[in-house]
Amino acid sequence: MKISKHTDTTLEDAAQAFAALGSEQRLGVLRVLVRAGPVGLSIGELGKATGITGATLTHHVKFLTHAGLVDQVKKGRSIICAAVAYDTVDRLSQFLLSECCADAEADSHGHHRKNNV
Amino acid sequence: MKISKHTDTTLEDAAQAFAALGSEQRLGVLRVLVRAGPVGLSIGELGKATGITGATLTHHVKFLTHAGLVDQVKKGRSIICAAVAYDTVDRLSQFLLSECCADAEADSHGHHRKNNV
DNA sequence: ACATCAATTCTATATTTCTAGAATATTAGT
DNA sequence: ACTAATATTCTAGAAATATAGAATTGATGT
Repeated sequence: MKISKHTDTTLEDAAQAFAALGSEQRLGVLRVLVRAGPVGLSIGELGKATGITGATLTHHVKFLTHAGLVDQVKKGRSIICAAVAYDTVDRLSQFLLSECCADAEADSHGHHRKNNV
Repeated sequence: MKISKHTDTTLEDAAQAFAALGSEQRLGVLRVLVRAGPVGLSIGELGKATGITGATLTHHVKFLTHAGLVDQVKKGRSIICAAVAYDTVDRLSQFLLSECCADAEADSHGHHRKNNV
């Protein structure tokens, strides 16, 4: 049963998302947000938790938001950020692993698991 | 059974691994290897499959190998590459998501799943 | 209206990564 | 030993990303 169709994650999108995770600073930011859960944190609180300053933090959060890993909602004069990484990471794993061994029909044993993350 | 010892994934390692995935070229390379399965492909075959040339391909494969996503074994005058991304990706998801909502004890409903990728 | 707070955009510099040509191993065949 | 095949290191210019100071926008309170 083939599931994914044209709504598929493109290589470009997936690479962009992985790249967003591929920085210690951003990964730290995202982990703080994951810990915070759906309630989220403002940019300011995020700054205190991570030690990253204004323009730099904006830059990194934008990167994460573009990659679909973080959601931002305006609330008063703050902006609340929340991780939406849960499903996205599943999707990315899927993108990378779902076609595991598709080209290796010949051998009879010793494969890795198929269509299973 | 291979179990990771005291070597818990560090932020640095995780970021490095995600960064390795965060390039269209490398993600393409890795996907070809994932499709090929445990049998693997030589650098040359990988080059034909991806259209990336000598020094550049070496560079990218090295990146992936360092990140623990690819294994290399010398065989004759070729080098056989195989994806070991399966467990690594699990480990990375875990690193990112396992502490989901740990800081959000206050609210009673509406969280995302916990300790589950 | 004014002052303040929160975050962004503008701008510029520093650093890292990408790409690829050329030279250098290393292995295999004759 | 010589040649071809496979892949790597060396090297360097191009491109992208990181960092941060200063000016700017937008919202809130007095």
